Amino acid sequence: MIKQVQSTYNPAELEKKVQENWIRNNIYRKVKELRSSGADFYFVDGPPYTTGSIHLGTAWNKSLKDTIIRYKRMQRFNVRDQPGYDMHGLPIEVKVEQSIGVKSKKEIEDYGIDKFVSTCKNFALDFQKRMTDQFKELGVWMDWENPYLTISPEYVEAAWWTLRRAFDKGLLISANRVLSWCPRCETALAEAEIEYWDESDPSIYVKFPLRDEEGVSLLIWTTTPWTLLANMAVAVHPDFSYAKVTYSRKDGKEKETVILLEDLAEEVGALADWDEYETSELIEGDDLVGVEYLTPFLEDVPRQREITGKWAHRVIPSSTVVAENTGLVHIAPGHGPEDFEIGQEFGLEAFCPVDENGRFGPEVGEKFAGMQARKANANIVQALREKRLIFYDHTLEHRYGHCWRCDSPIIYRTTSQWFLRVTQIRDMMLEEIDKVRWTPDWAGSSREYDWAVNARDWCISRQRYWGIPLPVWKCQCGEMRVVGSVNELRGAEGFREGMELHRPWIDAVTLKCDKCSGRMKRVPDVLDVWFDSGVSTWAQLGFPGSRKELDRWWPAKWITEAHDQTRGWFYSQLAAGCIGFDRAPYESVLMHGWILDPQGQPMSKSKGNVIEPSEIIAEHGADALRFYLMKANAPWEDIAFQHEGVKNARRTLNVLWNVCNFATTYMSIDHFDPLSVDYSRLSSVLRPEDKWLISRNEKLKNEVAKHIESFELHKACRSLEEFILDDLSRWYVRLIRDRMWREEGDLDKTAAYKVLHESLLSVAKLLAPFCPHITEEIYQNIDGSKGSIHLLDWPAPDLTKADDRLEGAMSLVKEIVEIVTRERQSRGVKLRWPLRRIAVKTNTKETLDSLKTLETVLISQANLKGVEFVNPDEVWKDMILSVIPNPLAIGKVYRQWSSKIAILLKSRPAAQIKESVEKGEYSLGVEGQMIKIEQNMVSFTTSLPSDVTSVKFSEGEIYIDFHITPDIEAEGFARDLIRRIQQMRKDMDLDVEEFITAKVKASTKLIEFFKVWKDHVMKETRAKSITFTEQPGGESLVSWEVEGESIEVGVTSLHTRESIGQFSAIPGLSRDSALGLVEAGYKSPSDLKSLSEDAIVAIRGVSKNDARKIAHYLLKIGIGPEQNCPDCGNPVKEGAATCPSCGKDLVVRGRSMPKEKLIPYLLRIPRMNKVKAELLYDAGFDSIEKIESLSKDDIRRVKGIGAKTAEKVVAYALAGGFEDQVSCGKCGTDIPPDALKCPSCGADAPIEIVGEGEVEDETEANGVDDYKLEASFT
RNA sequence: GGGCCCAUAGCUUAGCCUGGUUGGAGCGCCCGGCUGAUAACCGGGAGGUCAGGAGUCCAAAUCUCCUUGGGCCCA
Repeated sequence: MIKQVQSTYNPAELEKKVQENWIRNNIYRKVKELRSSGADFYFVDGPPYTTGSIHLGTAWNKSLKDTIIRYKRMQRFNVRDQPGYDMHGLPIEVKVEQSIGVKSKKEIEDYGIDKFVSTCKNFALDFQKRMTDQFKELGVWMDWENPYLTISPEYVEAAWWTLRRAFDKGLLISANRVLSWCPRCETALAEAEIEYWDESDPSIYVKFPLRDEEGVSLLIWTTTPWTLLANMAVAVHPDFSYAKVTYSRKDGKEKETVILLEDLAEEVGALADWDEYETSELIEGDDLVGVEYLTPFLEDVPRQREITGKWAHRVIPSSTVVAENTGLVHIAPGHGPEDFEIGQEFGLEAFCPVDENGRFGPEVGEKFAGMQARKANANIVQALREKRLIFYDHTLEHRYGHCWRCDSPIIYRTTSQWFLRVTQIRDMMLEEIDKVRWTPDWAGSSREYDWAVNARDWCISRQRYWGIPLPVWKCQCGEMRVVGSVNELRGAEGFREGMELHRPWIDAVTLKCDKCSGRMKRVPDVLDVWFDSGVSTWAQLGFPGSRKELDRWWPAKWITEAHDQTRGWFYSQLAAGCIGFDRAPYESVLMHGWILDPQGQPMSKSKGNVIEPSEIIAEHGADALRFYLMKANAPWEDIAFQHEGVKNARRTLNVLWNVCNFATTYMSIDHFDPLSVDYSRLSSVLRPEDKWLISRNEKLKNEVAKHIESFELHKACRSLEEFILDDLSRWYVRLIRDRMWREEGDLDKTAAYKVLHESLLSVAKLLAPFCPHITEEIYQNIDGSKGSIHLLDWPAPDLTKADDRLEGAMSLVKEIVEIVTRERQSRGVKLRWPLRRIAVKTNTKETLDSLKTLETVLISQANLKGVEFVNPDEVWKDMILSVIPNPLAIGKVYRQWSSKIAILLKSRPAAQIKESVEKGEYSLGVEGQMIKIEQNMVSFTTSLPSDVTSVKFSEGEIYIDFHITPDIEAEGFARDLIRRIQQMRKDMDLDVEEFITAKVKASTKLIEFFKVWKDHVMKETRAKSITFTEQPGGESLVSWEVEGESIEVGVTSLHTRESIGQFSAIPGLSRDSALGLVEAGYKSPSDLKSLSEDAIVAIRGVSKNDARKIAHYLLKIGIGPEQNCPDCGNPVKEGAATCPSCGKDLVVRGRSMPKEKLIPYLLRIPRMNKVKAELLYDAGFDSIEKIESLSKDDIRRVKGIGAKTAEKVVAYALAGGFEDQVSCGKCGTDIPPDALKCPSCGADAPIEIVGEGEVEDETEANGVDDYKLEASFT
């Protein structure tokens, strides 16, 4: 059954209601149940990090996922939708540190690792709950009751299993490497954990004196002076050209000789402000290799003196050297990853004198020991200056890495860490990237590929607490075991079933060494948190605990995350998948963008430009937010978030809602049942516009599915939006309004209902994955049979119903309507005023024919009286053809007559001349002579008739006739009157079905117009009567200005609805009878007191049966014969003509009156006599109201009444004759308009009837005044 | 410094792959209309050196190169 929707779209209220209904009716579970037999679709949720609140990016991410999941479910897939949360790691540790007020690892250990880790867990669980609530608010449907958590024992076990696989394959190793290190967090950092921003550092050019050539130095450049303490070599590019350059001052006091890249000599000299330089020798890079130099801190750092090796403190070749700064690079293998690699190659020691806190150890000597490495820069530069080794120094702003959690600048240190040797499986990863379907494809082929190509071995160990413990147990004897499952720990010392697998509890578990029987202890490290999420595809399936689910679902069919996950989850899964299962764990990846602030900058708390999703949702609703995010851009592009965009999306949804409101209003009034009608029954009555909407709708189904399949969700949304706004709301609803308003039901109206209903239903379905709330509410109102829209199947398009020709024709109609509208506007002719006609001429016959099928649409939408179609090869018949005489040619033949001929020619019909001339010649008589006009003597032009404009359109030309005829003017004004009355109805807050009476005052011209259109006006405005009078009155009275004319309108509600309600008190009374009573002017049962049963039966619409019921009711409730005077309220006797108390005449205007009562009123009209009055009465004009509303023509139609009398009646009514007071001819007292006797002296109202009546001859044009009727009113 | 993506009206964007009438929309602005969907809706107008430069071509928003600016990822 169709239910009328709420009249306004209130997203907050609607979404709350819908979500509550989902819960109450268990809809989510029902959907899963319904689809459980469908094909499996393994979706994997990239677990968001539990920070506590979601940001817009997360909202977008989850909305995308939800949309695809819902779509897949409508496609009958059985979608696995377990949400995940990433809960370990430094961010939470840092938060907990802040909350308990500790700053270092030592303080954490003093506080107690158990307490610390427990707090971390509580934080994470709390955040998880909060985020879940926010996701639910967005309308995201995932299995919130059963999320996968990276901190659960099963999850930890899955990570262990994977590491065990790596170990078995030789991919898990422990090694000394140079790594980024956070001196505050005292842990190694992965590349993914470093954030770069500008930092100010010393930039120094340092001289490394050659051992064997006095006065000559290698010139190196560095921004990390502190690493010079660990300098081991200097690298040059073997293919570059270097030079020995001597810089000098003009005064000759100073000079320096250094070796640097030849091309940079000038630049470097200018930098250090030397006056002159001279190149004394060119040296190829190759030739510098092996040259020995004195490392700057040889004296200060004891270890430097102990360094040995073939390449120690010598120049070495490296192709990584670039031609910048000096072209020579200082190498400290202990403090730089590339340096380390070069060091490995040349057997250089990775000397790393910096401890985990970033401080120099004793090995650097007294001078620097204990200093923070980066803070020692100034001291080191000073020391170099003292050694006179500084060539030039300044300060430089450059990008520098920082810890992602505490923002400390990182340093590079050499430590022993655990690595996944992903470099060993790089080829496999690259192949797998190629096999995956990436959207857009460059996300894989370029970005992920690029990252994997450059990937280094992955350091997965962290020297922290809150993480998956590294499952490595080591014995003092050197034996090592990697545990791949909890099962392997059973029976171990310290193990308890169901124990916490986190630190510190797991640390208490020791294993027995197989080799030496000693105790194996766990390596204290935890895993890099980025590794956690890498195993999610099998961890959430309970693998390795059980294999069943893995076999059923794995690998993931589809995942989606933002582009930063190239190095994150896309990669961690790829690596983990290749380790665990020798393949990528996903088949299709959609890489989406970021939400930036309105200026295009990333949102961040520090910038203070964060926009909260909850605020947007509170204002515009989750549906609007989702719709905006989906349609704003292609998913893979960033969105600069715009509030206006959300507002706009909401507006679109609002329009959809309004269409639905419109549809359900009428459908529910008419009890339209969509199920009882099907298209096969309607096919013969469908109008072209119906078929057009069906065509558009079927195409839409096709398009939306196509776009979703290719993840072009923006296109899907834009297609939907266009359909809703342009096709449905702005066009189809406009076209069918007239049909909807029709009171009687017929197939034509039913067809419109059916088509509108069908397309609303299918739009709701297509939009359901994007906007799950509003579509649900719409569905509940227009159908609801299946319990929820989300239980429905995706609508399959039926393209046999698509009709391109019809669509093309319709868009031409739209174009023409727009042109006409535009032309109206420029001429100030409003749409309410019909145009006489337009003529349409097209370029092809086909176009013309297809336009003809839409003629009625064109006429109604452009508001025309008619359309003329002109064939492509024809000239519009009303074009004015004129002849242009050619005086030269005429003059040659008929010299003296030529000017006369010209004048004569112009006076003849041009078409005739043309026709004749084309056949041969045209004959013309001039002064008795026959003149022959030949073709060369005339030419022709066509021009537009006056008031006609021609405009070109894409398929031809149209002629618009703006000529206003009186008929058009009348219709225009009538429409204006309708519109004013409708406005007043609205202002009076009247029900759509309510009846009214209207009184109108306007100029005589307008009144004549209105009378022509009276029936139409009454019908349109549900007026029971319209009276034209000088003194309009009513419940509402408004003066309008229309086209310079003033119109005064009084509207009175008949309170039908209310009154019908009143009559429902009468037992068994039918609605029709009640309506009859109301329409006769009775408002409540007490109004009926004065009526006899016969009188009641006489009322139109009241059945005999009902009249008896009414009479019975009146008797029963004891309403006596008495009634109350409507004027003074005092009781009066039934049937009394006047009130005994106030003298008021009790005749109610508008109610039919007995003949003998009405006639005296009519006799007050000039030219009226008794006979004519009776004729009028007998013709059915039996009340004052009816008489007042008559037009001249109405009256003349009454046999026996002539034009003059008719005129007088109208004039009398118009002048307010029935309204105006008259003064008593005897005593001068005012007599009320509807009284017949003077209330003061009782004299008859001043009307003198001079003679008996005679019937006028109806053909009599100028009837003689047979009677003198005098009334003393003015 | 490298890889990828992006740049079209005040704002958000379509068109670019596959070069070819006057570069389409929406929001905002100005003007008007409509009024039984109405705290809606519709129409019109103004507003564009298609980031800048060079090239290819009969023809470039579209293809190529360079520059500038923005985003992501890396160094």
